[in-house]
Amino acid sequence: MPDQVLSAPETPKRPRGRPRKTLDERDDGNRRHDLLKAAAQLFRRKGFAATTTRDIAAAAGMQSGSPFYHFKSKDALLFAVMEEGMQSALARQRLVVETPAHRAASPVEQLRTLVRCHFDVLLGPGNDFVPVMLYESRSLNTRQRKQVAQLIAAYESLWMPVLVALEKSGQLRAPAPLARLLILGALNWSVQWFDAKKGASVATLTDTAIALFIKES
Amino acid sequence: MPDQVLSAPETPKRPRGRPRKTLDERDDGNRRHDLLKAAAQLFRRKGFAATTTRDIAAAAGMQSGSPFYHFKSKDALLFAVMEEGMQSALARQRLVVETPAHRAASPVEQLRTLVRCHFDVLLGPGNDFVPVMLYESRSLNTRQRKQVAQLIAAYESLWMPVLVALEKSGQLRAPAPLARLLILGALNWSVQWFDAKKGASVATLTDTAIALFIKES
DNA sequence: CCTACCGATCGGTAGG
DNA sequence: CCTACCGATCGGTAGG
Repeated sequence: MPDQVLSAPETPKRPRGRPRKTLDERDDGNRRHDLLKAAAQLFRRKGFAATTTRDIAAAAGMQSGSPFYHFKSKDALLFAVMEEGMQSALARQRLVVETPAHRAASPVEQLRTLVRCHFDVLLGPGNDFVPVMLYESRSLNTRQRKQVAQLIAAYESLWMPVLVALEKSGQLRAPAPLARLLILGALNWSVQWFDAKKGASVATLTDTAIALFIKES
Repeated sequence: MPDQVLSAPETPKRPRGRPRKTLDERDDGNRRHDLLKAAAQLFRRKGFAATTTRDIAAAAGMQSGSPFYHFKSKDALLFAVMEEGMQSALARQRLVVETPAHRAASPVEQLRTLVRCHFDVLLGPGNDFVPVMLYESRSLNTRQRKQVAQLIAAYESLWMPVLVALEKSGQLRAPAPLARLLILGALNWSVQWFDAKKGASVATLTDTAIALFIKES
């Protein structure tokens, strides 16, 4: 679950039973994160413009004005969702790429790992953050869009060396830059149709995608 | 331009110069279609929920209440945009598929034709209708969604025989149903990044996609 | 974080 | 198709 890689640390052990809110336990960070999670879920299901800040407040168990104690504006909430989504996706990707086994693997297996990681980021349980980024970016202002674009560039940059290697070996029959757009498009679209409860698993989805895109050497 | 295949017929010849609105010339169909075009463009750029009926009215040169003379509600306008988009896409697809040359072609060439046709529908100048359908369906109610789903099913049904043939011949290395989802996803995503003014043309885009997905026999 | 509230905007309508 | 308008909702804020 990539959105836990960087999520706020669990509050430390405390006595069992109903948690009582003492002053030193209040932990605003958790309430803020509750808002983020509620916002991500609603933005994904209904879209940014169709979601009201009242919806989000209610989903987080707050009153209508309270989200603005944590976020300056509805826009800022959207941006925070996307930033958290991309930061955790990046962290997950780095975790997987920096392993010795991955560095030693063939380009095909490296691509398989990237594809699998991407599917996990998109389709894992509770992973609404990145889908929101994929489908609601037009609601950002110019400055926010630029920042998100940087995170996306960092995320996608790890794909290019692998694709270039595959193009050179003849296993990828398309120019790497265009191949990247087409392949990531095929994966990103899975958000629209994937159903965890039926059909293929993420594992077979990954293998199918590799079989479709890659020629044996 | 697929959205002209089924568009309202041009008004017949009339005297040169500034068209005067006489009674028998009023042609409500054209005003209605102006609204549809304006709505499609705005829904695509800003999304359905972020577009106001006043925006649409202004873009069509009307007053704020006038769209409701042509459409019962904002929802009905969205649905009409999607329906027109899919009807014209279907018409274009049929036109291309029913040609004798296409029937005689190899499965690879048949797929190339379908891909090319799909790119044209998505990326052709002024073709905002189908992108709106792809990215705004969640704003439809259940009944509308079902109707749109039927049009999509009709559109996609022409792909399956071709993909099945390619799978059997070993040129497609993935089960046809999953391959269809991945391939159409790759194409549909092009709406997000394609820029007619720079980069690849639709023709090279088509050839690249085929090279990526299909193994030589 | 809640209460109470404001100004602006929005979808939609009556009547012509 | 325009004019004039209404009721509801929404993002956001002051003050505690």
